[in-house]
Amino acid sequence: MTVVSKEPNGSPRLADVARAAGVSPSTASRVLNGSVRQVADEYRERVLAAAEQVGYTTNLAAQAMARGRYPAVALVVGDIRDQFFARIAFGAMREASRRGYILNLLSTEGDESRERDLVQDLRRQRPQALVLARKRDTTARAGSRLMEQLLGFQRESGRVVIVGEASEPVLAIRPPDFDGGKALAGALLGLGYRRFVVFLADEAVPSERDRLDGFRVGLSAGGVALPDSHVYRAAHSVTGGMEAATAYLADGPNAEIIVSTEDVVAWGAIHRLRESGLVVPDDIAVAGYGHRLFSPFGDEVDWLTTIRSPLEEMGAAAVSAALDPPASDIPMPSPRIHLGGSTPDRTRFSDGGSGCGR
Amino acid sequence: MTVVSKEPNGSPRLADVARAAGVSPSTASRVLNGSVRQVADEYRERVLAAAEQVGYTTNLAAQAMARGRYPAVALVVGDIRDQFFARIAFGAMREASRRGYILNLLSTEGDESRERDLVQDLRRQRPQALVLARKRDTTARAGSRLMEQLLGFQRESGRVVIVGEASEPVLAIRPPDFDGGKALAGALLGLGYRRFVVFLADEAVPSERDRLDGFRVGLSAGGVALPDSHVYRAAHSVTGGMEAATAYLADGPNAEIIVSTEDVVAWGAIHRLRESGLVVPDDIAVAGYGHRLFSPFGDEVDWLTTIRSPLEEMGAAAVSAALDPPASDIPMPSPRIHLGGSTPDRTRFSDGGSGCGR
DNA sequence: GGAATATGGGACAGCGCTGTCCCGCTCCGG
DNA sequence: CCGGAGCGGGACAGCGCTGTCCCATATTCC
Repeated sequence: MTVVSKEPNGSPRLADVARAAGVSPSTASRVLNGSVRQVADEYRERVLAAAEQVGYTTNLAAQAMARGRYPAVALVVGDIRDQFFARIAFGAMREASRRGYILNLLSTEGDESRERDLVQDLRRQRPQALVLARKRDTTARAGSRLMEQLLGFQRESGRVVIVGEASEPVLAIRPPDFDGGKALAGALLGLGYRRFVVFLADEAVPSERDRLDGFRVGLSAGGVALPDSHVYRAAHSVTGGMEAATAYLADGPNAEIIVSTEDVVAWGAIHRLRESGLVVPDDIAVAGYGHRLFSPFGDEVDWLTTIRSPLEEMGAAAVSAALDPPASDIPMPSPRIHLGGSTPDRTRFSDGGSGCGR
Repeated sequence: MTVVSKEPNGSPRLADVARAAGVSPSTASRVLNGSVRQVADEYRERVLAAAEQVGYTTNLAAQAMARGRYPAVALVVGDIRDQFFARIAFGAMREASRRGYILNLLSTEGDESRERDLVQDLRRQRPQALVLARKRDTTARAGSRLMEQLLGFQRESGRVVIVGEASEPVLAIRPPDFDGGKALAGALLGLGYRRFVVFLADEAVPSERDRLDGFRVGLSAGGVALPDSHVYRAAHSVTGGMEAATAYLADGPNAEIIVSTEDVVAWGAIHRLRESGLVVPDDIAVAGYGHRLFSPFGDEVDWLTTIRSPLEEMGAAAVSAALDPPASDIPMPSPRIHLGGSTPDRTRFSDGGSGCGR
């Protein structure tokens, strides 16, 4: 076994492979890193064997410089610990990797005004595309400097796609929350519910309002109205759900079902209702929205009726759209309804909490 | 405004800045990208102004090649949607960014045998360090090829650190689960509890066993024994908690408190207990472990007594250790105990579910 | 059978940047 | 007033790779 020379940092170079295989670097490059050009089988095998033997891996930075592009897409999210962003990141990562791209993930760590700095930092890597995921439009906070950065990036490097709310003149992918709300209304009407109360989490977030709006439209399609007095504002947390439930109970319960725009809020509400002696879902049913309260392992929230937003799909779609500009609108899968024991069918003879607990 | 020439992909180059400033590329480089050398103020300002004017951003790939190193650290996690990994990634990202490094995140998407391929892919980027986060030792599944990759990386590029279980001969950072279990036992003994039942989630995961072992040790330090018959196996899910609670109830309740090695399991247990008519925590108290059931927003799990593993800190520590080899052991913050309404103080006159619901 | 064409290996410049080397200028001490 | 040291700008090679160009050989066609 011959001693091969190395990159300064230690990795064998293409030239080492070429020497070991007795071919030119050009040929080695064509075999190992792809090219239009053909290479005779004999040479090809020699190169592959040599590469294996010296343990060659392409130096991506060098390749990027020679080729003039770096096969990466950048993703800026809020807080990666938040399921909303995690699911988007998951889908984006999967799609990027499917296409042979690297996914560079950056987190604003909740401070949305950092978006601008992160984008500036990211540009140094010359990614092919840039995806920003947000829960609300941050233009006001991040200011016009962010816009400059985004436009600069689009001019020089690649496409920018925003998942969520954007006032910037870039492609935006919005979650189908209106549709989800509407679908949920239809499903619940189908189960026989007629008297609704809504717990609206975090009114400032457009998605939440969309869910409510869609829900209202879905209800009125079934001839049911939802007066404002039946909408309770809640903080976006378990505690928020508990508090809203307390307020609701104080008003004197008269609804058949509480529909929350967030699963966590629904969970808090259930908690509080049970504390007050009500049997959920027999005395009052509950539905949520999001299907992202728990970790992604299987059946955990089966019991709670909820809507699963296609967040992974949105992340993947954003990467796709950023890499090859869609000719027309981006088709987005509809939110999926999950019916669980928390909303028993009122059109049948109910056996109580069916599907609950086993 | 003069037309500046551009990189093929469009970004202005250092040479463009130099020309605009009327200096040499060397000088521009020294000003913009750092160097030991001094630059006279007049030149410095001219360069900075020119850079601003043409909108220069360093081409990281080119810089990496010239400098011989790429300022990145790679992180391989299981499923980023899992809070366990998300919190580690969060800490790692923050630490990397604090040090001016890029964090390249890859996910095995649950298929741990992919670790090997991912590591191979990552090596092409020539990161300075490599961090693998796992819940269990995957050597058996990923095989010796992974080990080869890791050792190859350590030989050629940088250090490898594993967060979690590792049989590879690399630095490993283990979560302080034993300590956490022990601390929890101490705290609960202090609150006056004496009759315990444990719900052990996912027995195959070493962390879970550590929690149990630590808990046992903590109990026996207080003179309390935990017979095996008081340990219920549970699937790691809400449903798993419900099922374990069902089994426990069938055995005839006699414990003062159920301690679960996972928050989700605790939550499922609470659910089931309440369904069966028991009042939690008056009839029976519940404690969990993990403090990572919900999203990271504030107070959401305040009610549930639990242990918060320092996962962010572990991620950060892994990056630190990977970048500058620690002289000695890595100090790891202790798990933090959070006491909530689910475990009222039995040594005082209790007012029932204090702290619960408001 | 000879010319035109196809095939595929190799030489080489250059991607954008930095570290080293060189050199001219200024400043200072003897 | 001269020599030496210090300061700081600029030239230049080269990081590892690829795309283009060149050319030798094989193949095809009239």
